Amino acid sequence: MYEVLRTEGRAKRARLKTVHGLIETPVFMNVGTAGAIKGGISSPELKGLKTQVELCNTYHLHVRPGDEVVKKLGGIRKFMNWDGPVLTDSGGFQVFSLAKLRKIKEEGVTFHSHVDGRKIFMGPEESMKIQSNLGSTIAMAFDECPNALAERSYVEESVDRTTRWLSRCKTELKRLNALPDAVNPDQLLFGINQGAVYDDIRIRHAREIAELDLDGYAVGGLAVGETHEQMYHVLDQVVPYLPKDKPTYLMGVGTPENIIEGVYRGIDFFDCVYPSRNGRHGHAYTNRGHLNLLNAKYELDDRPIDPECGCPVCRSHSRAYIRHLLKANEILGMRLLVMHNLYFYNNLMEEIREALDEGHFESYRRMRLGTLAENVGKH
RNA sequence: GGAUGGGUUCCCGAGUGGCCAAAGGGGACAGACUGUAAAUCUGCUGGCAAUGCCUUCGAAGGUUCGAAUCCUUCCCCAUCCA
Repeated sequence: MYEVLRTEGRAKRARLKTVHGLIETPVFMNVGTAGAIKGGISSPELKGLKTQVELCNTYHLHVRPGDEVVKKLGGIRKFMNWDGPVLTDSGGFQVFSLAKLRKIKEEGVTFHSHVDGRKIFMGPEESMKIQSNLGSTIAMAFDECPNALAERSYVEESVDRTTRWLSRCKTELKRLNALPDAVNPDQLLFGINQGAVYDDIRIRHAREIAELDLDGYAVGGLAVGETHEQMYHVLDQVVPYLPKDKPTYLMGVGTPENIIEGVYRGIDFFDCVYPSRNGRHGHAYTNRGHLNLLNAKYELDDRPIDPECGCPVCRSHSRAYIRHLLKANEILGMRLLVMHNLYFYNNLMEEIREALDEGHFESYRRMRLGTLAENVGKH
């Protein structure tokens, strides 16, 4: 299933064999929350952008169109026409981001749907049921993601509950996978480590969940208000306590720098809304930092977004043209920029894998952090 | 030629004696965004040596302690009548 091919320090070059295909890691999963990459990129188009895994969301697909609907249409992969692996997030993050619309209890969480306001109850069993109906390759445990700055006593309480929820997730998914009509009877389950920025809580939690022998382990609750230094510190502390023979996943992270630093600290899987959301908002990522194409200085700039980039967008269109499209509110502007950004992220991961394959990740890391710091957009 | 309604800061548009450098949109400019309630949100948009001063509400005069607001003349625009 999971095979580590090579290591350099804590950094790992590995692969995860799934029923939906091989995942070469380190990998960046492309976020398509509601079954689509925002910005208007279709599944077939992702093939040309070096995408390996798509990420979808349990809560959002449950609210609309409904996981039963997706199941009737053959599962999320068939629905989206994506034949590669899909990871579904559990809805746990929505417990955090929809804070004003929910109530947390031992059994689970009551949300008010952001779409129509109706009450939705979601606990570990409900989340597993939905993810089972979606038939993703990897299901995420239903957790609570406390604010990074939450008080210690609250974090302890929350983490303990997340552990109990995790056991329930494991039991329930095992049961669902065994049902004759399971969309994906081989659905994997990743657990999620929490503990905010409290090292001892993080480590204790990591040890507890490691005993459950899950298919993979995520570090959650980071990049939610703490500093980069705090985030890296947590990874330094907690990753050694996660099982070495299982993939690790740093949820929701992050910037290209964050990802390089994450790989350096032993992370295999990443995901982040940055390439798509920031792309929609005019930000283009390049090897020499990011630039805001909405800025007036690009009005007459006929260079590609990144002269060093080999993506379909950089081979065909100028900064000035894409800036114009964005200004004119043409969908194509967002589309092109999101495509470029996804390619950039996916390509960055490919470079990282190659560096690990060749045993020079450390020099690659230093070189790339250096070029990213050039910050072209500021000049 | 006559009647009526208008001309407001980049644009649209509110304001009919002091609380007006002038509401509200739009645009422009800039910033934010990390398991996506996000094609969203925030700031800013006359000048300056700036707890104040100067310039600005079609133009020029005038009334008033004080005018985008009142009066006179002129210029333009729209609609209608000849």
